[in-house]
Amino acid sequence: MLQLATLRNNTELVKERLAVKNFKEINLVDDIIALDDERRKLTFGYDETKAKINAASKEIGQFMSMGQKEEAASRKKDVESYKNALNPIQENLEAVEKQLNDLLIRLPNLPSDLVPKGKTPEDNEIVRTGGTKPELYKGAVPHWDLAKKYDLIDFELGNKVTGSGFPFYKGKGAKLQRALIQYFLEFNTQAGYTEYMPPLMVNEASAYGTGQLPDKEGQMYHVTVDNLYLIPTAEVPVTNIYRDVILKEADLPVKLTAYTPCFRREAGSYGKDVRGLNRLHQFDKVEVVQLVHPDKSYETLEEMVAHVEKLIQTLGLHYRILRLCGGDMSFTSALTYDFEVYSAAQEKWLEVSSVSNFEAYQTNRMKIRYKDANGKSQLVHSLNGSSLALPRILAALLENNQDENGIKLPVALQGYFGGEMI
RNA sequence: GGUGAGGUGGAUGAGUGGCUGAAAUCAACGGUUUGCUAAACCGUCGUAGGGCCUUAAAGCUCUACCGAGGGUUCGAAUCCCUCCCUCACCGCCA
Repeated sequence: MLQLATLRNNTELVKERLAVKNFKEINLVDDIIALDDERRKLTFGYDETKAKINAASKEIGQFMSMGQKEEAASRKKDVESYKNALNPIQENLEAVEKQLNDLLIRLPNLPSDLVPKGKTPEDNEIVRTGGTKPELYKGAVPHWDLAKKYDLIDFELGNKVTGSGFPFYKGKGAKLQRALIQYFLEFNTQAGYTEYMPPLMVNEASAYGTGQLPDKEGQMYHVTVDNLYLIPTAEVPVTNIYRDVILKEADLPVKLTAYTPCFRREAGSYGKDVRGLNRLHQFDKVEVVQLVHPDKSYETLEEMVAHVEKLIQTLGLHYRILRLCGGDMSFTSALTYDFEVYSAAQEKWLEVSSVSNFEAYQTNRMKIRYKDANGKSQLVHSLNGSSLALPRILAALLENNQDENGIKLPVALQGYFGGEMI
């Protein structure tokens, strides 16, 4: 969530930035500041009254030990009247604090200056395009046909055993998944990321920390008997490792990577967009997360974009990088770059990575801080990105590299896969 | 899942109703000493939210926090209740 100090000190700027994100309830900003004024007033009253009670209690103890019962009894009466005054203040204060928090979490992160204005995906800015557009041979088919032809993925079997959106990978298909995961993790750890293998379910506090709750509750699978959520991305458990932690400045940057399956309910999706591997309820992804000094986060964002770009290049895919416009970026992000690869047989761009700087929006919720040179605690900035999401990469690899002899794998993968061709 | 013992600051650990926001030790940080390192010595050393003061920083002061939430009491780390977690043993088990 945004910091109160930001709202108070830069009120007009905050409103302008929120408008870029097409946020409708700009008046919330003023409401929040008014509530905070109220909170301060009540806090002042509460603290003063409580101080009187504490002082009187101390005196009572002294009177008692000296055997001055009457004085003690008289001070007890005072305490009683202080308490009568305190109760309504306390109730008000609790109500105001709750309300303040409820409003505060409804404000999205502020988009950075670099975010293009706009409302829909058409308004996203294409930063650059790379790789070469593949030329397909005449008999080229989409990946779902290739999956069947080479017996790589069984969608129907997934329907039978679980439901749609939960495919079985099989034979060389399964092996290729394993090779991709292994390759991506190697690529990340060699760039200095520490590998984790996190739990696949998280508690409420963690889901709240990264912003999945309370807004996107419907997007996660909820195990109600134990009140746990299946993770929609490794970002959730991995970023929460540092929840409520105060780091040393020398510990920064913290660089983390993890492979996990990801679970998404994606209610409301339909049609050709969900065909084959394009959109699944369970898919595999390797994620990278960084916690960095606030002065460095945009530099780090560029570094992460370059990292993901290099990885995609080694796979020989035709790709483009988009800078998301205000209307298309996520609630919690300040600046997001999406990576799309070209899926030649579908003739479609598929999103395979999303790299974002959240600045202090997530870390304010999670209280991830560092101690600066003056010994003061400051929020770190958090960033994350996919490096990479597997299904759509797989789709593009299969489609773009097919010919009459089979599917030729990029050199970078051959060692991990143990062969050149499918 | 059952029984028992516990959860105190970065770590160990003292603290069973007021003098405890918390001893002591270790770690960490700053300094003195010193060819270097080590040792010794001195000092600092939780977080958050208010108020005063200040251009600001600093400083002063108040409030809250000893797993979480409630309760008893003039007063709770300390007593009571609920929940969570850890450890030990038993049961079950990849």
